[in-house]
Amino acid sequence: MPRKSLYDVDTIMGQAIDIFLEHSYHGAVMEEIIARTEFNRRGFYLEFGSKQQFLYDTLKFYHEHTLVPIIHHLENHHGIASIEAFFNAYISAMFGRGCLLINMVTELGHDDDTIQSMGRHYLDRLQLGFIGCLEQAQRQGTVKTSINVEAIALQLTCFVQGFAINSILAETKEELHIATRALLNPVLTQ
Amino acid sequence: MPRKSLYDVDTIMGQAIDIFLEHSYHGAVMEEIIARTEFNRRGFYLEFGSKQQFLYDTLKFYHEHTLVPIIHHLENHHGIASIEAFFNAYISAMFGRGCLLINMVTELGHDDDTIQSMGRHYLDRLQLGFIGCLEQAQRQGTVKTSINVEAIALQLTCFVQGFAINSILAETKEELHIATRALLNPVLTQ
DNA sequence: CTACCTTTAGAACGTTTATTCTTTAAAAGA
DNA sequence: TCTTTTAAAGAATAAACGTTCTAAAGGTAG
Repeated sequence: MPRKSLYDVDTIMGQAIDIFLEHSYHGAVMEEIIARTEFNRRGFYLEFGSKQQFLYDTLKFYHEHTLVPIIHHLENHHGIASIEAFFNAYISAMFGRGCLLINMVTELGHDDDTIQSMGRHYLDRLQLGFIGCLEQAQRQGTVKTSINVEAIALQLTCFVQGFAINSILAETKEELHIATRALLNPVLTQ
Repeated sequence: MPRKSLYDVDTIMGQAIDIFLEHSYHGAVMEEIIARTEFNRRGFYLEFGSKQQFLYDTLKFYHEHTLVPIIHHLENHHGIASIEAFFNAYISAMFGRGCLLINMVTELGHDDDTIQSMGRHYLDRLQLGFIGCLEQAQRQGTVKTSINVEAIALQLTCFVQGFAINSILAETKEELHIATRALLNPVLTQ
């Protein structure tokens, strides 16, 4: 029996997220990826085959372990409370770092169909999540029945991407929370 | 007297914007920059010294010739009409392309202080522009006096960045306009 | 303890990249 | 027209990069 490998893929994915967030895809060189993860070069290519495939797998991991749990707040069917919980979780996860998926869309989106389609699916899922919450909130009477649910959902989806950018540049978390409150107030009943 | 150079720097800056938008900074290689601009290699390095300096100059040009004219709408002091004009101009300029400054912030912002500070100044200027318009609109009676101007301005600033991202992924311009209308409606009187 | 197989570490390789250098030719003044 | 000066084109260079290869070490089963 051979020896077992020392590295843990999930741990490495987490480290990879940090590296790609800090330096972008092209700015993250193999030398640093090897140095900062528990990887050895051969293990890396045995496991992933290429840097590009490694990015895809990292993005998949990021989607499942970071974005999906945050989106799940929207799929709890608790109306406005779900939306508020979503934004709180989102701001905590993104502050000072930004969103890896959005960063890869801006860096590689024009050239890479795989990433473009990951970005589109993510936006669609957000949009549907917001629609579900808003309709639920209308039934609960916490949101005006007069609003155009799809338009507000579109607006919220857009807003989330703005947060991803501002998270990189904002000085404090507070300004992000203030913007969220300003966003939700007008749709609430009284 | 020597011959004169055939290239026009402003034309080249415009071409550079396209290239950096399509392929990001690291993805745009000198080979393509030389091929798609009217440059020759020697002229490039005589004029700019390095690819990095070329990016800085391109960003400065982009800021002055693309972003500032759009922001100027906010500095016309026509209240809500200025904000609407701003968003229309912004959507037209960004649709299908995204914003070069925002892209460079996501790609290089963590490593490059020059770009980070360009991004911060841009956000500050947007924020101030929105505040001015909203206060003007309140005086004109087109916006409720009850709103928190700074919070709404923060929200609008955030929204603009979301547009920059969605412009890369959105299928149609229309959804961006819909989101804008949903955004402005609640602050208007009646 | 030994033999085997795999991981590890890092040297090596071939590309690609930004930058510099060289050659050719064009424009302008004498 | 001839000389001078500099632009244009692209070959050359050196560094950086992604990927592959090599040798040594380490764990496991017999």
